[in-house]
Amino acid sequence: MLDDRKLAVLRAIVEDYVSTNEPVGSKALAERHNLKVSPATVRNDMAALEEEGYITQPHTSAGRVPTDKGYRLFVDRLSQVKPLSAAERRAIESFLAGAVDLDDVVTRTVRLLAQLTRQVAVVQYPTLTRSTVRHVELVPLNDRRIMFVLITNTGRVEQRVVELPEVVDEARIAHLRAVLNACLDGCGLSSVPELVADLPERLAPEDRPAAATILSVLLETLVERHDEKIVFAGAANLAGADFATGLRDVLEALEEQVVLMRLLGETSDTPSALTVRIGAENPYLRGTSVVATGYGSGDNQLARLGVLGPTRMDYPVTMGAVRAVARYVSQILAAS
Amino acid sequence: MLDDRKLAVLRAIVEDYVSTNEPVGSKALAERHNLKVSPATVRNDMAALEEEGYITQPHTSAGRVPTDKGYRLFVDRLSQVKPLSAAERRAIESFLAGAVDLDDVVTRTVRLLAQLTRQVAVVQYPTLTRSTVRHVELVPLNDRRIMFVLITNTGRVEQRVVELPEVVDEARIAHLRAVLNACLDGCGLSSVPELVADLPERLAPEDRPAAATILSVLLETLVERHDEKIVFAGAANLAGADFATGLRDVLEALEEQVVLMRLLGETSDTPSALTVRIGAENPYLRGTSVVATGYGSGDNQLARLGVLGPTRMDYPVTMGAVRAVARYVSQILAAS
DNA sequence: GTCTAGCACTCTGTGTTCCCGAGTGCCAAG
DNA sequence: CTTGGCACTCGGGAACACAGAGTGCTAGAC
Repeated sequence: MLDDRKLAVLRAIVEDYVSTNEPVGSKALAERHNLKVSPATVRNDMAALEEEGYITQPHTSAGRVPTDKGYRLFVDRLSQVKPLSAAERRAIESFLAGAVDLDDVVTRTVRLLAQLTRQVAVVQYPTLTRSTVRHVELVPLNDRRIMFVLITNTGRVEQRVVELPEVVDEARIAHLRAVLNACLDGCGLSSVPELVADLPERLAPEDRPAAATILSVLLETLVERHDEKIVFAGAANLAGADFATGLRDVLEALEEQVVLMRLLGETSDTPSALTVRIGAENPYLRGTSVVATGYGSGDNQLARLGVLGPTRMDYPVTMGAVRAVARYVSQILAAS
Repeated sequence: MLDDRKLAVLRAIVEDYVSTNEPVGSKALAERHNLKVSPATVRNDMAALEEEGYITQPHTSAGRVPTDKGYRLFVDRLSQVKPLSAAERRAIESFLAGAVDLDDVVTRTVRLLAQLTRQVAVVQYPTLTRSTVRHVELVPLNDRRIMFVLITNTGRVEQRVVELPEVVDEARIAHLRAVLNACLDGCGLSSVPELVADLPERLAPEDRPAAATILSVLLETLVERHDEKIVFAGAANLAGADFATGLRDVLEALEEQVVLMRLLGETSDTPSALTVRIGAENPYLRGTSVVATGYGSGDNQLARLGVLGPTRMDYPVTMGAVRAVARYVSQILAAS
C-alpha cells in the first residue's frame, strides 16, 4: 500500500511543514528534496497518503499538512532521534553540575530543557515513595508544637508543623526521635506504613499520644505529597506557536498539577522509554504533543520529565534533547 | 486648571474604558454617568484633559483612552480601594488556614491572589535575613558528606549537601551541631555572620577544618538565597488581555527572578504601603501595571507580593484584593 | 504498468473602492 | 460658561476583482 517513495514523501512533508509552518505543495516538495520524480507523481502519492489519512489539506487547492496519524508514522518509522552536539552536551553537564540541592537540580533541569527545545518543559519532582529515609528530625518549636522534617536519600526534604495533643518535654522528643530513626533509617518510603504500624506498642504509654500524632502526620506526608509536585518553564515559548486548543487552555493546564501529571504520565510498561503522545492521543490537551520520559538511575525510576508543544514540532530534535537531559539529571541524582 | 467636573469626567472615562475596553466618547459618557451636562460640554472638558496629557485618542475621531498619567491621577485622587465582600474574606481565610507548611502557604497565596484578581499574581518567599534561626541540623550522609539543614522561625527550611575536607565521625558532628545550635538559636539571620566569626577558635583544633567548611556553606546559603525565590500563578489570565509590550515579553519576565524582583520592588520607604506602578513607571515591562505591597507582621516585613496586569485594570478592586491577601497571609505567618 | 506533461478548475489571500457612522472641533447663540 | 448645530475626519466593514498556488484528471511517453 505504502511503498518507500510514498513514505519518503510523507517524511518530506513533515519536515517541510515543521520548518516552514505552511502547507506544502507538490512542486516545492519535488524540488527541495531530491525525489527524482516530477510534481505530478508526487501528487499521486499525496492523494494516496491523504486517502489513508496521513495528511490532509486545510482547504481545496492548498498544500498538504500532516495529520496526527501522519506525525505518528513519522515518529515511529521515518525519523531517528537526533543526538545533541558535543557543545550542547557539555553545556548541559556543566549547567547541571552547578546545582546545590534538589530544588536547584529540578529548577535548572526544567529551564535547561525549555531552552534546549524552545518548548515548555515540565519536570516532576523525584517520587518520595521510591526513595529511602535518610533521617527524621523533630524540632521543638514550643511546648505544644514541633516541626517534623523528613530527609530522603534523594535529597528531598519534607517538613510539617505538628500540633501535639499534650505538652511534651525535650527529653521525650529526643527519645521519640531516636526510636523513629532507629526504626526507619534506610527504609524505603513505601514500606514505612507497615514499619510504623506497631511502633506505638514499643513505646512507654505516656509517649503514645504524641507518637500517634506524629506518625499520622508522617503517613499523611507520604500519601499527600506522593508525587504531586511538578514544575514547568518556558511558557514564553508558547507565545509564537498557535494551538488548536487556544493558548489559554494550555496555560491553564500548566498550572494544574493533576492535568500536568496525566499529560506526563507513562504509557508503556518500560518507564525509562521515551514516550511521544501526539495531538488527540493526549488527555485534556488534544491539540498538543508531549515528549516525555522517566528519569532516575536504571532500575530505580524516580519520576518523569518532558516537554509540551504544538503537534507541529521537531520531534527528532526534541526527543534527543529530552533523552539527553533525562540521562544527565539521572546521573547527577545518582551521584548525590 | 482641573475643576471638579473635569476630574469627574476623567474618572468616568477610566471606569468606562476599564469595563468596556473601548475608547469612550462624549455622548456615551454624558448618558451613562449622570453628569448633568451635555456632550458638548464634556467634549470641552475632554479637550482640556487631553491638553494636560491625561487622556488621548487612538486616532482622530475615536473616543478617548486614559494615558498612564491619567491612570496615575485616578489611582491617587479619584478612586478608593474597594474592600472585599464578606464572602470573599471568609473564603480567603479558610483557604489559607488549610496550609500545612511554608511552601503550601506561598503556593496557596499566589493561586488565591490570581483567582481573586483575574490577573497574574506574584509572591516572593519570606526573606531569610529578617527571620531568626530556629534550629540547625547536621545529618551524616556518609563519612565525608553531611546534609546541612537550616530551619527558621518562619518555617523556611534551607538544605545543602556539604562535602567535608576530611572524615568526621558522628560524635564530632553531634558536637558541632550542639555548638552551632547553642550559638545561633534564636538569632536573627542578619547577625549570623558576626556570631560565627570567632566560632572556630572556641572549638578543638581538630574540629576546625570541618567547622570552617560548614560555616562557609551556612554563610553562602544566607547570601545566595537572600530573597531570590519568587513564584507566580495565573498566567492563563494573560491570554485574554492584550499587552502593549507583547505577550511573549510578559511571560519571559515572569520566569526571570531578577526582573520579577525589580517589578515587585518597593518604592516608598514604608514597605507595608500599597504601591501601584503604572505603565512606563515600571522597569522592563513598560506596558503593564503592578500593584504590590509588603507582607509580614507590622514592624517585621518579610517580603512582597502583588499582581501584574495590563495598565487597563480595575485598580480599586485589585488594590483591595492585594491588600486583603497580604493581611491574611501576614496573620497566618505570624501565628505559625 | 508507471511516470510525466499539460490543462482546466478551485480556492485563499490581498488590494481596492465605497460607504456608514461614531466621534470630533468649532462657532454662534442662549 | 453652557449648549445645540454643523461640517469634517477617519476607521472598519462589505463588496468586488484578481493573481497565484495548488490540485485532479486525462492522455501520451517510457
